[in-house]
Amino acid sequence: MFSADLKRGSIELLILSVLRDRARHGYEIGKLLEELSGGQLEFRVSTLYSVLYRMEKRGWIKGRWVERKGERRRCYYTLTGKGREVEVRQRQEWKAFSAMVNQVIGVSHA
Amino acid sequence: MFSADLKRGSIELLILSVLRDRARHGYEIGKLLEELSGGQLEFRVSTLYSVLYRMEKRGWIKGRWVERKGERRRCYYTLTGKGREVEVRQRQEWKAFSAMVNQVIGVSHA
DNA sequence: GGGGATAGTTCGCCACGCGAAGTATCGTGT
DNA sequence: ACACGATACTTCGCGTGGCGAACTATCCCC
Repeated sequence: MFSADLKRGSIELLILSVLRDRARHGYEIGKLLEELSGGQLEFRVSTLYSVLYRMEKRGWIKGRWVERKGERRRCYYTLTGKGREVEVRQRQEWKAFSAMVNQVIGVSHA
Repeated sequence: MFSADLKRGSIELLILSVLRDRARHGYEIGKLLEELSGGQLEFRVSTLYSVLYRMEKRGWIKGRWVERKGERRRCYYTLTGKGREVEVRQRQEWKAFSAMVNQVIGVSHA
């Protein structure tokens, strides 16, 4: 398990990333992230949903309720145009940031 | 400038890293991090000092006041044994975390 | 029909980066 | 002599946001 502070900086980007290819509902996003990380990454449902609400409020994603017989009700989220822009920007920021941190913690500062 | 949420997860590790080689005072740490990151990384003084106080309270670092004529008073921090352990652990966690994020955001999830 | 997985909601706590304002000392320019 | 900027540190309060806890509800399997 990673620290909350570490996860804080990238949960939005992680969600935006798994929504790039297709619509997914909240529970699915949580399970998928856990699976993609080999079980290393777990988010509480309260965390996950509050992030999704926030992102929808900001216009990055759009939720659509789907109710079918024989299935539980689910809210499927898709990226908006703005969401795609944010995904690109946050991905670039992440790359630059992680490279910078690796640089700073990797070298000797004598 | 990187987002506060992004920085939140690694400021402790960054500080521990620049203290690996020798003792440094707060102001110096701030300037050094800014310099090492090519100006990309800036922390407010209030942020920096509150992190230092927290880390000292946890026993990761130890501050020592130095007052010399012709110089301002400075508090030089050095890593404790525990601090060295934390530095190693956080560095490993960071490596695993950043690799995981790069993995998740880099692949297609179709 | 009981239990576990699925699916989502709401509430309040608390850690922490940050902005703002303050104190104080030193070097430099004019 | 004085102003000004850089240096060096302190304190306070705000807002953000992940998390724990508790809840509702449906579906499948034994």
